[in-house]
Amino acid sequence: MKRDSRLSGVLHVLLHMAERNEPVTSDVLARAMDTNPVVIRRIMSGLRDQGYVRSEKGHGGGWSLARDLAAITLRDVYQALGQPSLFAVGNRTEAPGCLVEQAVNATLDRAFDEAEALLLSRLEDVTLARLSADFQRRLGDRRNRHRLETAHGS
Amino acid sequence: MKRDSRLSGVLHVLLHMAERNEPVTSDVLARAMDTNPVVIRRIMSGLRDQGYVRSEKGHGGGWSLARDLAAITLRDVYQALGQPSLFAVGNRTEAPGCLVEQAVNATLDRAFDEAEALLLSRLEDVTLARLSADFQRRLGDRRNRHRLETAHGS
DNA sequence: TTTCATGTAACTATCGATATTACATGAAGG
DNA sequence: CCTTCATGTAATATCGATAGTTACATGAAA
Repeated sequence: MKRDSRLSGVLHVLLHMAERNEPVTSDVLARAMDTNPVVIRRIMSGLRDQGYVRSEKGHGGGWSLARDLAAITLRDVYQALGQPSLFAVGNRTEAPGCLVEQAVNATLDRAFDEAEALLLSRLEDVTLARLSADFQRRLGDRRNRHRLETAHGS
Repeated sequence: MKRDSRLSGVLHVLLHMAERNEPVTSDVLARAMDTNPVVIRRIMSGLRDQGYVRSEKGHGGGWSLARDLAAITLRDVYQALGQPSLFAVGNRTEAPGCLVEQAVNATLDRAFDEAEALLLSRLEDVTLARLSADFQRRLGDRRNRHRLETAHGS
């Protein structure tokens, strides 16, 4: 089953937006996410409605962050996307008449509910600021590796 | 995103098979799961290969359980289905060159891995025997409710 | 040797999600 | 103003994954 990559993609573009100080157009973001500008607008509209980003029309327009990175958790972003269903596996029918199926559903539902609660709490623990810091650390690591390799090479 | 209901469906038919003492044909199972006999055979083939069920050809043939209900966990069934991916949400790309995306993926992967581990351990805790007992309890409940209602009505 | 059932390959249909097109709205530049 | 650039959004097209179907082979029982 194909996975919904909007969460991953949106986090990606949000962090890229944070690196810039000016609005970024849907066109630029679309290229970064390898998709269509209209798709970007559709996805970002939820974030705008929740007040996480701003959009401006006309010259110099585009998307920009409306809040501090530390004030946005991954769970916020997930919710702003409309809380797409997290699981690729589910019950055949809701509210079946068959008692066998009711028993099956009850057990599966409990297991999935627990997993969902854990997942959401993990997403809540992480802010965009932390993701950004993680990115900066990786950037430093790469630079160090590069310096060492260059020193070896010379 | 549409959910894969094979796990739910297979558990359903396995419990129905347990209620009978004779082989059940793919045709009958297909009607119970509201699908096609060929689909049943496809799905059950994994369970057969793992030794959980048997299939016989010819007159009086069909599917029957090869093990005790207490010896089959929901995780066993999940694995026999080929461990379909549990989550409907995932990373846009694996092994991206972009460091921003690497940071995003690393964080999401950790959260999803934890949730998956929890979910699998819950599935491992439940045997088909326990599901069957749950079903029997529901059957008793329904009978009791029905008796009470009948008494009220007369 | 006929009937019934599974095994499996190949093909088709369906359906949801993404991509695209088209046009409206509105802001900034000249 | 009016042209350009950008978003907003509805309508439509395209694509891919999965279930469903058809067809035929295998093999067991009557």
